[in-house]
Amino acid sequence: MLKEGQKSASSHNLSGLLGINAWQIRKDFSYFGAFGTPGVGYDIEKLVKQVKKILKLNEPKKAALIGVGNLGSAVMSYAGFGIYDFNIAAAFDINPKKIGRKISNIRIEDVSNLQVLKKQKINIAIIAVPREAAQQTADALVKAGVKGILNFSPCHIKVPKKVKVITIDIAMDLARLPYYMPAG
Amino acid sequence: MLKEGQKSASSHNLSGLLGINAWQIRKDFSYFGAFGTPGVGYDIEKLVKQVKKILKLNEPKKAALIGVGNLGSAVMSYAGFGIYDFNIAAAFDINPKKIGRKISNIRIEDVSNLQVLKKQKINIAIIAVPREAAQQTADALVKAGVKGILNFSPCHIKVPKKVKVITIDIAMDLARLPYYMPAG
DNA sequence: CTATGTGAATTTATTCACAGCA
DNA sequence: TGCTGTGAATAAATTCACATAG
Repeated sequence: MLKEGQKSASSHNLSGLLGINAWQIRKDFSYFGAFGTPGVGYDIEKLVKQVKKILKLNEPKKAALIGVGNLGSAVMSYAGFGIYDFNIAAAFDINPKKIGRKISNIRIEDVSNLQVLKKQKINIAIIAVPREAAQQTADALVKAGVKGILNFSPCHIKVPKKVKVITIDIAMDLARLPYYMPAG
Repeated sequence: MLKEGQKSASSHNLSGLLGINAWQIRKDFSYFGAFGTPGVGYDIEKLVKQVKKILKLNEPKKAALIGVGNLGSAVMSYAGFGIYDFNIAAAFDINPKKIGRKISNIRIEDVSNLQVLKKQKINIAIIAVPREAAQQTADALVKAGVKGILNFSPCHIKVPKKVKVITIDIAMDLARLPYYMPAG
């Protein structure tokens, strides 16, 4: 809406766009203060700024990718991170044939060098390694000072409480569909 | 655990493995009946069978992929669907250069031919097209009789109530991390 | 003795309904 | 008149605690 030059949006506008009830949107916003103007709606520019601040997205962030296989490569060239000011600034793999190659202008490093993340002040990582290697990769990331992990491996990963993991299990999400579908 | 030849598991075993409280696991199972043996735990083979039945995963399923770009190609060659007896049996794209090519032994078809899904009795689809094309792709899928959609486009998709959509927004999931991370 | 299954208690989330502001 | 913000009401999910079965 910002890009389309729109100035304000009501909770009902947002509702239609997001598939969330209008009262839910208002209630959620209200927990963080009052951003809107009664009778008008929400000033879009202001709203974006507020929400980014709440979600701690108010400054550019760098992330590292571990595992440059099919999925990792796709993630690397995915264009959608920019909207949240994210940038994949480092890539790692265990395969000697891949190390040294470039992908999206980033040199693929040896996964045993994860410690460089500390120097580069990258504290967010994306795990796109096989399931068997996921836990040990996470352990190494934690050692390297990473505080947030997006995990594409189909398994639960154990980390210290200070570290946040969000797991995306593609196959499981696909497998959730039949439950909601009519028999046949 | 089944593959490792284990026979039974307690809710505490599962808890450690899944990162879910033991009582939550027991309560969740109990909503669908009693599968366990007090003093012993759950018979793994039986449990898997029961859960697959509940989730309607007790027979092999075919899915179609729409959009064979970076992400689509990665999804196509992703090995993880087999565990749920899923098989990607058709692929579509809008790019004439891609149509006719093969990927994972599947011929890429023209997206304007989505109607063939009806004949092939495929009622689950994966959307991996750019955001701008997502809604129209979903509309075409619904027309072709699809009842379940896994949507990788970063947008909410409107479909009739009878159709289930699960959206995976990779960038949004990455962007959720900073909120939970310590300041710095 | 161990581990399930489940009522009851507690906590959390959603929905309603409307006062009040532009 | 239109839309926000929010207390109150309702609904849902989680957690506890323990009777009960192997």
